[in-house]
Amino acid sequence: LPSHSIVCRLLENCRSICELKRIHGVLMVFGLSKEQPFATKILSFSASCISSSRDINYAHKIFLQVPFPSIFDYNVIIRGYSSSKNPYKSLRLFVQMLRNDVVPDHLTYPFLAKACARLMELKLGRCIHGIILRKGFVLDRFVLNSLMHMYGSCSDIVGARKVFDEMPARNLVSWNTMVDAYAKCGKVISMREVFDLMPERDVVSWSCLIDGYVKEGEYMEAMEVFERMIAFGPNAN
RNA sequence: AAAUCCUACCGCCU
Repeated sequence: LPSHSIVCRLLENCRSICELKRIHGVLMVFGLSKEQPFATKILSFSASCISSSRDINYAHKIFLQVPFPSIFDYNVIIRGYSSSKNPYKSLRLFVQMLRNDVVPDHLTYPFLAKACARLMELKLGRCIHGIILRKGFVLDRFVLNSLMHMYGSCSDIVGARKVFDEMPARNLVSWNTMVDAYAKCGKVISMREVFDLMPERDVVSWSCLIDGYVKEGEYMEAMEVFERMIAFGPNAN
């Protein structure tokens, strides 16, 4: 029988899905594939290599083999689906998780918000927002940023701005997400107002701004901004 | 056994 530490080392040093499948196969032969921490390690590795819909299917199959999935296992698979072709599955897994009395954490919600954003499902997004309020995750910047992004992606600029205004503390991503939300809906005046108020900027801030102008056909403005960024650097003010 | 968190574009995969 392979020793615990050797299997762990194999899984930790695993570099490709192909290699993972071989180790998984060996573990199955020994009846160890559902044992912890192996099952979770296999799952998280498979989910970290997701680059096509084949990979997410494989990760999901592994998830189904995990006997009593923990919050970590759920987060890993929910995250995988949130950026997949079928983000709706994230939401289904979330419901399943609640039914199994696994309590979502501050990492679960950004994945759910992302799923709603990609689906452009404003109603579901608002529902997730409601749950976040009830569960008291309103102080988490990552959670709030992901909600703002969801509203922006669902073309609810008022909703996005409300989250932004009511946030207890904002970081660079909060500002960038707000600029991007205005850019997406073509409100270049408001976009610029927010951009000009930013306490700091990075290359993402500038590219959201430029993108907003380009989408509205304001090419001269886009070029000017681009040249300013090149001349002074994206972090300058 | 402590791994999984937010924004633009690009790239990778289909």
